[in-house]
Amino acid sequence: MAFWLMKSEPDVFSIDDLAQCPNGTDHWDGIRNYMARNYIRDDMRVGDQVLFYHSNAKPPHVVGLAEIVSEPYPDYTARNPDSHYYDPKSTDDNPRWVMVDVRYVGKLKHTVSLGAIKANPVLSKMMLVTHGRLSICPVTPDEWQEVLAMSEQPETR
DNA sequence: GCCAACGTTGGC
DNA sequence: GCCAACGTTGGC
Repeated sequence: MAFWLMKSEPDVFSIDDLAQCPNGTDHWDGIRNYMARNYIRDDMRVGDQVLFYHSNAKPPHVVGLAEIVSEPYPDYTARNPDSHYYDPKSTDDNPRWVMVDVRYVGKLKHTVSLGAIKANPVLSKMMLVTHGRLSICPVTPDEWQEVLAMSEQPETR
């Protein structure tokens, strides 16, 4: 079982949007970055735990928890010419992009901002920090524990 | 709204 | 295979 951080812009798809889906579950489509794709395709499995992150928020922050509830499967939006995520180079025989289904688990007691994560020496090697534009980041068990511990207390300044 | 970082594309 | 041009992400 692995840990992940998955980014979504709350104006586009927030954790509340996920919670309101049937069974709190939706497919995570639109990943069009090879590093992120490889993480999903090669390493994501049912039961993996997810930090749900709101990017492009003020401030950006970890807001809640989710879990992976499907194996990776082809991202069909790549085959839809009307989709924003259409990719003519992806075919039915050789799908280029994959996605998983994600289920809402719950919200953190307190959100954990990117600034607080960057200020925590324990988290200095988080891929969220070292690879700022990657939308699917692996999280180590230690990092997972630390973020959850931080969420127990409101941030001080 | 700006722009730094960085991934992708395509000419050569 | 290099690299310049370009597009996108996402923090600020």
